[in-house]
Amino acid sequence: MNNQEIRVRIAPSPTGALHVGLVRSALYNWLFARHNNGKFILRIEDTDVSRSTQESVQAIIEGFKWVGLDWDEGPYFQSQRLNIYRAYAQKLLDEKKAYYCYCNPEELESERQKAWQKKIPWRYDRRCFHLSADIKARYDKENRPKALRFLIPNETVIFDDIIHGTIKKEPQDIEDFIIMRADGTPTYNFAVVIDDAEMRINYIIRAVEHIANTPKQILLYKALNFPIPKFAHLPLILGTDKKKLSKRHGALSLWEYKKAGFLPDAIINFLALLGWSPGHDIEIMDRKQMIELFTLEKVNKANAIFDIKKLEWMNSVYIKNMASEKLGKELKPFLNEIDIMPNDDERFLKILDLTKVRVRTLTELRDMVSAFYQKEPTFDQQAVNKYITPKTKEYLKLLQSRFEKLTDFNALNLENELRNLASELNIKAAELVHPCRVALTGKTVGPPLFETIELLGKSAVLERLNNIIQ
RNA sequence: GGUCCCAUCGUCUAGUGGUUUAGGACAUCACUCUUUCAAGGUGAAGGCACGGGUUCGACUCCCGUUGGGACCA
Repeated sequence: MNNQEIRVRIAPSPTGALHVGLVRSALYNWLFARHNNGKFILRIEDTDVSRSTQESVQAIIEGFKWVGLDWDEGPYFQSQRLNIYRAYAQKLLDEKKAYYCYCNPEELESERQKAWQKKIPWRYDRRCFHLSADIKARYDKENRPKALRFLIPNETVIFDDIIHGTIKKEPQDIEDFIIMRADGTPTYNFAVVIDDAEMRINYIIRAVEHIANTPKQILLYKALNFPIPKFAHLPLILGTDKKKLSKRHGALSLWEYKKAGFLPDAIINFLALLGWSPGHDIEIMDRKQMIELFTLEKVNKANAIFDIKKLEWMNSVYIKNMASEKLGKELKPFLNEIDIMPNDDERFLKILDLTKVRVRTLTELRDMVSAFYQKEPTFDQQAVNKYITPKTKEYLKLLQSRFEKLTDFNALNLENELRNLASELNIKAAELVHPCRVALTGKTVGPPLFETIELLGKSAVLERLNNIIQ
């Protein structure tokens, strides 16, 4: 390894939702760049005009920002670089390393299909390479559409993938693939090589689905006299059905995870571990640690299944470890959505302290916190049936009058009052606790009762008890 | 169909020939703590796909089979 600056990139096509597979690839590139003091570059591959959208470009940019993957250069846009591809295409044509193909794409496709059905291998047979000058002139005169094909040199391609080791490909297994379509746009394999070379990308870290393209691309690097970068092909993220994660697997866009109440740090931590492990049983890591520990050599080869249960657990860890001030800021947009605007900072923080340890997502937290801000509790009918009886109503009546007399309405005093009453009535404290919780919160489960009562506040508590007693 | 990639508990993984009765985490179950639910603590169950080699010795190396996956304007 020389001391040349390391330059990596993420090159998404803006053709749909920003999915977690892309975020994971970006993350690994980013970690590698930061670990090596290199540069992380963002390039938008928008040559497929029909499928690219501005919204998708925006989603990528905002998404990377949201999860904290900052880039050093770009975004560059392929659509603004068409002249560059054309110039290189012309160069290959002039050097006879590429040739025009006048074949009809539909015809070729149907030939291919037929061959597959007959179970015989099919590869483009270079028929246009052998066309005479006369015929070519005639076709040009007729204005026949022509694509540009790369003439595969007769050499074995060998490269060392950092993750997968040595990979070898024989020339007869590669067809003369198209580099420029008839409409003048470059194909993926061509544009990507030129962009990476021009942007001096020296490490290409991308998903393993591109491993089959790599020999083609290496041949292009050679034909164009570009230095060949190092390659590292990342394992795929699979759905629970072991198929490549796609739209069919439900929530997969980054925004859906955001909406569901996942924290960027948790998502990043989880994604980092999907295909990589620093060893030593380390799992919860902040970004600094991740950057320090990350190496491509420790990336796995095998594809990984996305397990939302583990993400949920990790998110819960991040929620409970987050300072309540900060957590409050993250939670407020969720509360605002349901028209709750907490402006009682001290109480709000206490509520968070009480609730954050018992949720996995911000939406769960929102539901638990909002209960403190609603006028009426939402009653769980089963809980009511079980705990609100004529007898417990009597108890609650007594309890209410005691609470009413309390001047210092804090958890400690409340607990004393309730326990005293229980022993006077000669019943277990639990026989008061459960009905009281149902009367005040509508539910049998929740944070510890006395803190809950304190945070609900005296007037709300008396009112709620009153409503039940009636 | 061709080419290529992959294979440790249900899931994410540690493991680079002997330190291993294969370690950790999520999920599951039990116990514990406790006013409930969580969190925490303790523990249980659960895995090297299969078959051949190589070797004094294979989860680890090689080959094959099976299974999964990807790519082929």
